[in-house]
Amino acid sequence: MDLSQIDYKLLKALDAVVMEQSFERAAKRLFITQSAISQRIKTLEKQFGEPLLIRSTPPESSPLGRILLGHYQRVMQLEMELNQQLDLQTNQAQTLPLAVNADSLASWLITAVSPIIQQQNVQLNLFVQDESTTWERMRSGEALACLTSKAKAISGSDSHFLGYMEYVCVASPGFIKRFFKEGVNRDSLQHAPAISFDQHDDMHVAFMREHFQLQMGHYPCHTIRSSEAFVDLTLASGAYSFNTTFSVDQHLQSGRLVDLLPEQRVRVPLYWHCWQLGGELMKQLTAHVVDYSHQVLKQKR
Amino acid sequence: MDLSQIDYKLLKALDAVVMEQSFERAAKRLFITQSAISQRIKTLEKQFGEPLLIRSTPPESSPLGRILLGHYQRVMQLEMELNQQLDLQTNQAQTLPLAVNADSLASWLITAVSPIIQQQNVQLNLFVQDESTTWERMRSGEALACLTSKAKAISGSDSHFLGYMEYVCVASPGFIKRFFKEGVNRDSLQHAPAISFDQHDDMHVAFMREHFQLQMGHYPCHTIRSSEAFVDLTLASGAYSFNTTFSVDQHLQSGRLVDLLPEQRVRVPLYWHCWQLGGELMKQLTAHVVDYSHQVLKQKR
DNA sequence: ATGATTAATTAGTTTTTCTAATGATGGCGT
DNA sequence: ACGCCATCATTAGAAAAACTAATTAATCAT
Repeated sequence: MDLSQIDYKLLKALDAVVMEQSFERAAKRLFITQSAISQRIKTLEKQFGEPLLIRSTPPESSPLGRILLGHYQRVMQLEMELNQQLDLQTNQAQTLPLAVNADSLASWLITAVSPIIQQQNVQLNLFVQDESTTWERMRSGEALACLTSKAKAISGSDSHFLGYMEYVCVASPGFIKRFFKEGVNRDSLQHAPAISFDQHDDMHVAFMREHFQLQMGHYPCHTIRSSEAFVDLTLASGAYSFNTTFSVDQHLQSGRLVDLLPEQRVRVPLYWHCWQLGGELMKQLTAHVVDYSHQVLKQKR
Repeated sequence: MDLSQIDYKLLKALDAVVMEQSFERAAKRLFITQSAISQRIKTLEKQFGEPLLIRSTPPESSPLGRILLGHYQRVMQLEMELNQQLDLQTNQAQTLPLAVNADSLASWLITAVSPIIQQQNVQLNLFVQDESTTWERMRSGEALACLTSKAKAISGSDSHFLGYMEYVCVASPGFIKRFFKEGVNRDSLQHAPAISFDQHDDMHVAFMREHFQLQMGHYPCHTIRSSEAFVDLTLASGAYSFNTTFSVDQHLQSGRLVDLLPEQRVRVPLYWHCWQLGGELMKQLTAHVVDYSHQVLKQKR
C-alpha cells in the first residue's frame, strides 16, 4: 500500500475522455494532443493492471474506471474546498467562479447578483456558455455554481428551480417582407437566414426539426456568441432569430421587431446548481438568485 | 480556479519534511536526495506564492503549509479508502497493513489475530518496529492500524486502550556472578553490557537515566532487532536486558534467568489505533485484538 | 573564530512526457 | 465488397521536468 502513488493528471485525462466521450475532444479540452491522452490512459491502465475504458464508440468507463473516477470526483471536491479556504485565509476576496448562459447574463443575472458583489468582498469569475454545457463546467469543479436547463443535481450539490426563460421567434418588418411574404413555412425557412448562439445551441435546431422537419444544414444559419449582437443583427434585417422576451419586448412594442409565431413561444427551464461548500457567501448568493429569478422568470410551463 | 493543479508528490515532500523535521531525513524517507526535497518544496512555494515552511531548526510548517497538509491528509484518507474498495472489488483478499511492535508480535499478537486470518480472506502485511514509530507509520497511511504506546488518536481514526506490557530486568546467574557480584548499582552498570531493540527504543535509556543518572554512551549496549534473540543473548550470559514477562516467565521459573530488580518492573501502555475505514473486517479485527489483549495484558498501572 | 550541521543553489544528467506523424481498426454509405 | 471517414494506438524524436552530485551559504555550538 504505497500512498500517493496516484497521479491525478492521469485521472484527469480519464475523466475528460469519459465526459467528452472521445479521446480527441478530451485532448482539446486539456490543451494537449490526442496522443498524450492515449498515453496517459495507457499509463493508468498499466498501473492498475486492467482496462479502465471500454473502447466502444463512444468510449465508456469500465467498472474499475468508474470507481477511480468516483475517487477523482471526491478529491476534486476537496480541492475546491481547499481553494475556498485559501481565499478566506489570504485574500479576504473570495472568487466566485460561476458558469452562466449568455441570455441570463444579458437579462436578469447581473441585477440578481449585484447586491451581493456590492456588499461582500468577492470577485466574480463568469464562464459564459450555452446552458447545456454550464452544468459540465460545474461538475468538473471549474465553477462553484451554474445556471443550466438540467434539473439533475450533481451529487454533493444543491439544485434549485428558477423558472422558465421564454423565447420568441422574431424578425424585422423588412426581413419579413423579403423572406416571409408568403408566411413562415417549410419553403420560406429554407432560404431565410437564422442565428444560433453556438454549436451546442439546440433550440433553433430542435424547433426546425419539430415544427418543419428541417435538418440542420438545410437552412442558412449564422452563429453569433453574443445575445446583444443576436438582437442587433435581427434588428438590422440580417436574420430572424429566437430571443428572450427580456431582450426583444421593447422592440416588439415599438414595432421594430415582429413576433413571427405568436402561438409557438419556447420555454426553457432554468436551474441553479451550487456546491454545498463555499459557506455563507454561496448561501446568500443562492438566496438572491432564487428569489430574484422567481420574480422575473415565468413559473409555469 | 484551475482544478487538479496540485501535484501531490510535492505535498508529500512537504509532509515528509514536517514529519521528519528535517530535509535530509525527509529525503531519506522518500528515497531521493536532499536536493530533490529542497526543489520540491520550492516548487510548491512558488505555486502558492508564499513560504510553506518556516526555516527554523527543526523546520516548521507555516499557517498556509498547515492548511495544505490538512488537505493532503484528507486526500490520503480518500486514497486509503479507495485501496480498500479496490481490494474488496477485485481480489476478495483484503490486505491488512499493520504496524506492530516486536514484543507484541513475539508474544500475544499472533494468537489474537489468528481467528480472523483463518476465517476471512485476508493478507497480513506487518511492519515490525518500535512502538513509538508504529504510530507514525499509521498516520502516514502506510498502515491501516497500529500498536503503539501513544494514546492520542489520529483524527479520523479510533484509539483503544489495550493494557500494559510489563518489562522485567533480567540476567542469567552466570552474568550476575560476573558483573553484579556487588549488586546492581551505578558502578556495575557502567561495565555490564545491556541490549536495546533499536535506536528508537528509549526504555532502557529512560530507565538508566531515571534510576542511575547514566547517559546513553556511558554504558555498553548491544542493539538487536529481535525479541527472541534478545532473550537468547541474555540466556547465553551475553547481556542483561528488559524483556516482557511473556518471554521470560518460563526462564524465571526455571531459574535460568533472575529478576535483577523485582521492585522496578516497567509498565508500558499499549493502544490499538485503526482507521475507521476498512469496514467490517477492521471492526472484527479490532474487536478480537481489544478482547484478547484485555485478557493477557495487565490492566493496571 | 572554527567546525559541524543543515538547507539552498547550480550544473549536468536522466527520466518523463509531450508532439507530430503514421499505422490500425471499425463502422458506414455507395 | 470496397473504399472512406472517424477514431484510437503506436512510434520516434523533441521538449520539459525531475533528479543527482557537488558546491555554497547559513546557523549554531564549541
